[in-house]
Amino acid sequence: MKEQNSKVRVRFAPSPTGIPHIGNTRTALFNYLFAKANKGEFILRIEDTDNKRIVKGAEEAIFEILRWLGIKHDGEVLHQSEGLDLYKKYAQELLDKKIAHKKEGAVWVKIPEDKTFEWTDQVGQKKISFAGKDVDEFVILKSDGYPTYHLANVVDDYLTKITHVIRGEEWISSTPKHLYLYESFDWQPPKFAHLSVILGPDKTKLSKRHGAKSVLDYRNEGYLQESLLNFMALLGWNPGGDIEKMDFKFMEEKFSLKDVNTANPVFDIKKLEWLNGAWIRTITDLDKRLLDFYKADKDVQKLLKSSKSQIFIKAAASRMRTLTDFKELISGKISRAKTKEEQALASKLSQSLSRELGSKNWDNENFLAALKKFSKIENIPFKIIYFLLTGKEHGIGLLELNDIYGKEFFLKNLKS
RNA sequence: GCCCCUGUCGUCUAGCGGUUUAGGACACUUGGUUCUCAUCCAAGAAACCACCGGUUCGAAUCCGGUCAGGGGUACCA
Repeated sequence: MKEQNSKVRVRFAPSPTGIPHIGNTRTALFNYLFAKANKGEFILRIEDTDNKRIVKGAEEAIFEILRWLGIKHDGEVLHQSEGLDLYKKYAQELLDKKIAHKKEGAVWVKIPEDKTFEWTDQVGQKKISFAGKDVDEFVILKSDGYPTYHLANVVDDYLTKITHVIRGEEWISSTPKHLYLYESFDWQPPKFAHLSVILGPDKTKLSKRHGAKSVLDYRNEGYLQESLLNFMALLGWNPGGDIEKMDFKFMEEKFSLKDVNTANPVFDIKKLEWLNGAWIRTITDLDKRLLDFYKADKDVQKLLKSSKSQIFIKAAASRMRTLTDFKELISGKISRAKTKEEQALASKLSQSLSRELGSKNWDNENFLAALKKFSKIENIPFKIIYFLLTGKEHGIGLLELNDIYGKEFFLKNLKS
């Protein structure tokens, strides 16, 4: 309600135990957007307190995802593994206060049974409360000297003056533990906002089973930053009204936790595909995106750098849902062989074209006129003519192909 | 089992006690534009607002219960 006096500071605190999937990345996005919308700061903290589960390369992947999406953090990246003494100090403080106790080499905390912890969650503006008796005894400092999430998180959030903790719903039941720690240290707790979890088509938590991919995977499949950002934002947030397609800037201005939904959304790849197609048709530097996307593909590179590239790109844009579609669209490869009947028709077309265009320029106007004439006289639908000329059932327009390849391309296809 | 959260078209959602015969988008169907396909445009189908009860002159909107789904229940985060 009244956090005007302190500058908003939020953090994204992933653990490097795997590559973040869409759900985790969306948590980063919401934190970032909240910071932007409130002119606050967004901190990145790596929670590497579980040695056994750290995955090599995960941290780099986290950086790469944020970098690629344009989610920039303020200040240095923090690593919890660098503050071990600090956590021990605070664990000792709790030990001294008789709030914590040692057991089997670890430091534990048990919330008094008669206590109740309540907070107003910023998502949904609802009160959530837990009775102390329902919260299990928990470890704050492991026997290997590393803190658990509960201790490290609370200490770091306090020390870095985090005002709002925006994290996944899976943390709701840990929140009373955190609240108890804040109380025991005599610290003012931040506000909490718990985001819904993203569900797979079978309505269970999005996971490896559904092929829960990371933003990096989608990038490799030809999705744009714009559409991924747009799509993730839409999964649980809506600025109100009928707006669907929105850019980063708009989100940064309009984001509010009040407009974040409480229910768990289902991930619908169809909508992402549509959004991606829409964004492909919107961006003005499609050529650069393609050049970057196909940087390892010699053939496509050559084509993109040719003088005809703009015609290609323009013709392909409305037919692409992902950047990967481009290669298929521009490929001169036929999709299937012609049948006997089709071969006969093709040679007929070939003769007709040479008769019609023999003395004329093979330009678009004459070419199209000749095709229309053939279609009318022979009563052949254009669908068939397209196939005869290109070897494909559908694709880039004949006139664009004529601009790019010229008549030899069609004559060759008619013969084969 | 226990604790917590959630429940509007297949999906994402608008809706915040009356202006709702519940709106938009994706997907789907049909028609138009068109050199195929796509784009674009138009139209259509699709939600007894999970269910039951209560409050109220009036409820998708407030309350209770039921059911269903999700999350948690580790010396993981």
